[in-house]
Amino acid sequence: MTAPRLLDVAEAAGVSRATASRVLAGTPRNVDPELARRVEEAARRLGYRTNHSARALRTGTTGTVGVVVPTLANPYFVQLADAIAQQVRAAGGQLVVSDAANDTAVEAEQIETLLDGRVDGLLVVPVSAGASGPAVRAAARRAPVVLFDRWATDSGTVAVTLDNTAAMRLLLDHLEGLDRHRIALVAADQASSSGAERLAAFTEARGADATTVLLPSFTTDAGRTAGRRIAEQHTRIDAVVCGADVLAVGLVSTLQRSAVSVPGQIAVTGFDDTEILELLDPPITSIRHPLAAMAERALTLLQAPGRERAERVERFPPRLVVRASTDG
Amino acid sequence: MTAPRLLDVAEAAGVSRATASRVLAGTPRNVDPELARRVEEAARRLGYRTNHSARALRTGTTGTVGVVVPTLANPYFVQLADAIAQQVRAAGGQLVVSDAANDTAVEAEQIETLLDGRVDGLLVVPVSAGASGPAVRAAARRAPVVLFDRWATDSGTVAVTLDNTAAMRLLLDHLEGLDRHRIALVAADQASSSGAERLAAFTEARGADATTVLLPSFTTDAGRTAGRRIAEQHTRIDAVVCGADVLAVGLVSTLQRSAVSVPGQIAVTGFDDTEILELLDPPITSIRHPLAAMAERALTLLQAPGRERAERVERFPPRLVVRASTDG
DNA sequence: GCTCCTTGGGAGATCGATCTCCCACATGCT
DNA sequence: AGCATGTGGGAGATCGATCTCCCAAGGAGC
Repeated sequence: MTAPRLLDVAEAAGVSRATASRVLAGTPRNVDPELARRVEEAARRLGYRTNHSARALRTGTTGTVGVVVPTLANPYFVQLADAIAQQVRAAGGQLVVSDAANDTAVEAEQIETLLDGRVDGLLVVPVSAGASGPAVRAAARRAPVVLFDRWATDSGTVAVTLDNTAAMRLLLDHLEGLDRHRIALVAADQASSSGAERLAAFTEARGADATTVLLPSFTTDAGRTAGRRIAEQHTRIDAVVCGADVLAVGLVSTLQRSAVSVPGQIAVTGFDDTEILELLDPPITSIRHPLAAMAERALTLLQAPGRERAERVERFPPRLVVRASTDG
Repeated sequence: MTAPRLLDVAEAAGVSRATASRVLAGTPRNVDPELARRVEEAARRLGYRTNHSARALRTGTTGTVGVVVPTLANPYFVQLADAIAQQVRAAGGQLVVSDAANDTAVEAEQIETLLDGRVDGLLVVPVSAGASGPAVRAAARRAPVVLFDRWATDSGTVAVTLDNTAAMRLLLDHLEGLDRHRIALVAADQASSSGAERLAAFTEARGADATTVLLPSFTTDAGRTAGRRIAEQHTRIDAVVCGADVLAVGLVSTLQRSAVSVPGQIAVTGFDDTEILELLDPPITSIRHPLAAMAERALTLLQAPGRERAERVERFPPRLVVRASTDG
């Protein structure tokens, strides 16, 4: 009743363990087709499954990649993790996801746990641009690490991110093309590199005195707070760019309750193109990240020699997805 | 530069590998305190981390638990996975989450992958009560498996679930206490055991001719469709029980757009108490699952001897969380 | 003072797959 | 014919931690 081992397969097929391994692991395949057939047949018949612990011990690789995200409460990060999982699985690996609870201390702990555990490499979406660096730097001494979607200063590590500046430009150009010129920004979490970049790009384009509502966190509730503030001054504003979809959702629902029409009086855009945009009428214009391409690139870097992961930021082009919230 | 091994620690501490292992792994701890101190000191100084592949190979256990959920697009399952992760981590383990894309074929594949890979045990939230059984049964021959939140017929395996009948009773009693008697059900996914149980409990309590809107899937979009249908006949209805929060969210937003007031004209309840309930005004009354207790129980069963996992359903008590959508 | 236990600790075997030699045989060339 | 070259395949070492003996030293009991 005990699980069959490679040895059992080899004996059943009348070959040595080495040959059985060559066939089943697919290493330099110089094996007589007839023997290969016999090995495969025996493996199937016995229901053989390779013991990953043994393989990992011998080869020193586990086929597992870890990713630490700021929080799974934001559906964007669920989507992001899912995109990575697709790529990892396509390559025959497995993904382990950890939640940092938006806290750099928890983040550092999760990183350590994953490294202790059994990952070949680690992707990190750092909680904070300023404070996540050291933990990442320490991790990178133990295993390949690539930052994803956000960067962190002093991390010593490459980051694969969205070009947030270009994204902001896309949104502003789109709104201005619709003849909306009194544009406000609703943003949160300037601790993250993406939040900071989006804010900076907005200020750069619209001037420092443009209306800006900064919130403590990327949540729908924060979006609601912003909605109340915007509603108060809605006659001076005809468009709102939100730094995240979750903000836009709360904002739109509050505006509508305050009898401010979207997009009639105020056009609204989100950021990240998560599925929750479908929650409300009207659907919300947003920015889509090329997550599949970003994930592919990040995984490539993870397997590349260390010097290719030198600290820098690689930016991927955003795509504007126009919906009724700006187009009505 | 190569990572220190147990042997290195043992030599640095002047003891044998066996003793070092006894100290660091915490096995039958009959070790001289002085030696133990030296081992721990050496381990710290060298930055020793135990090689989990080697341990797994020797002991035959990985300390990893897997969970397969129907879809991560529904935030309820994200919360559920998170609750399990908490418990697993508290026990010093790691959780691997897989998404079955609401498809029993994908589900079967994910189960196999997880088992091949490196899990000691598996929790499954089966996609379908009728069709997920065989894959679960097959899995249970290879490793301990416990169903979670839903059951599946012919799975041969214990399920740790919510008492959906009691939950439905809580909701109906609550609504009737508020003098709402013309209650409709909006539900989806009768393929899942939870969906089927909720529908059955509703029909049992309200009679077969009560208004029931059945939808093809548990999504917000489906909720919107339901909203349109309910709005058409809103004079004959004064309350709607939704079989899932995501449905309630779509429903409420559509009712409001149709100028049907919630809860003024129609009270609405959700199911699962996910955080998206905060998305809309008013916040929505819902049913909270005791996820922590359920997760703890499921993990206990996973480690128990096989006979304790005989096919049956264990039901946990729901809690009614009253919010403004039924209380305005 | 002697035997019998108890208890701490070490030597070596072990988990299962892969990898490194190295051998045997066949093929091609002078 | 004799030698170099190439190719398939096996024996045994190896990855690192744990577990199973078994031995030695110290204490208890007579």
